[in-house]
Amino acid sequence: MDKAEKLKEDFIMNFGWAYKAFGLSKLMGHVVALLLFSPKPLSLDEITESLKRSKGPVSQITRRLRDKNLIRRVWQPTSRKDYYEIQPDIFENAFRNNLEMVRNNYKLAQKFRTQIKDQNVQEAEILSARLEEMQSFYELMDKKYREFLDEWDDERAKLLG
Amino acid sequence: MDKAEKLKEDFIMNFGWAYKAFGLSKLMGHVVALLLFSPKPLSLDEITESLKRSKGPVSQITRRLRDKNLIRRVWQPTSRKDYYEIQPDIFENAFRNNLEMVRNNYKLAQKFRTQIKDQNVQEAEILSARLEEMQSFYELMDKKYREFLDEWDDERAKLLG
DNA sequence: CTGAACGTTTGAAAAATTTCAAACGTTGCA
DNA sequence: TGCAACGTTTGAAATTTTTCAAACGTTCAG
Repeated sequence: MDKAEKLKEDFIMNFGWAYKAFGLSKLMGHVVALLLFSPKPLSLDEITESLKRSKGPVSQITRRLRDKNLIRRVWQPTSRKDYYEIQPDIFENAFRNNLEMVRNNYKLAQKFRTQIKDQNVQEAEILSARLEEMQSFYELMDKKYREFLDEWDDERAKLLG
Repeated sequence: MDKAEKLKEDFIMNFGWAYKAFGLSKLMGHVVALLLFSPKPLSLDEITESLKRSKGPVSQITRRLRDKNLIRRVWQPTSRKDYYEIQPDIFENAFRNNLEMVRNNYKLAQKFRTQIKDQNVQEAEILSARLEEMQSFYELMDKKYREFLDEWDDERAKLLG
């Protein structure tokens, strides 16, 4: 294996690890990294071969990744096989998936806040303050996130010419 | 159990689940949620009791959470026990931990890019383009992140009066 | 010094997740 | 039709992660 190959493999491994922080499993991370650095779409078989896994898990993983809008299926005219490539807006989507969970949490917190206001007067003040902080945090995050997406659209348009 | 209690428990469970997306284990998520909604610092024993876990895992979890700067230890003058509370800047820190991994990945990608430029001419162009996109993405993200932290500082100051 | 109250470490058990090989269903080609 | 090339499902095996109880070391009060 030459040096570039080695580095690529390193990258794929590292990516798999890092993307656990985005709610992906290691194998999901590997598939994403592999596709990210493939100049062309890869078939299921090519993926299983590269990653040295059997078809079962890879099939499931590709489906989950599609559900999350991180990769997509494309058809090649010559072949009956499914081919996969990175979703063009993968980065945004990874971000978006996270944000959804954060929002969920936020809603739950809000619900809790109104509940506790009526009942447990003693603890309510401190809790309420903390929930308010949480709420502000998520709102700001949301705002910044939207700004980010807008700017990223521009940036991307520039890159693609 | 009254309604507010029930809701709180829901919240703690949900939080534990959601925070897997931030690289935390379920129990870590629970501890964070518990402390987030406790009006006062909790001792290890109180945490183990609330979460119905034994001391071993909770002890390890609190240490890992401290390493990530999500909770901190405080001492109560009356007791020899360790007490834990949420780190005041927990939200920022959770974010920061993620970003570090992203940056790591980015560095690796960059390294790969320079390597491949010299060697494998055929694939180099497409890969290089993709890495450039990745680079731009992370740079913008980094910028937005810093803006966010600045604004959040202001916001927080306002909230605390 | 001694004992009790702690948090931490540890090795094994339990639980959850990942993985595989094989069976299966579908599709299109001969 | 029948067969071959696929992707998917499935139940069991392997691996990893989580958990516990017990042993341990430290600290402090008496």
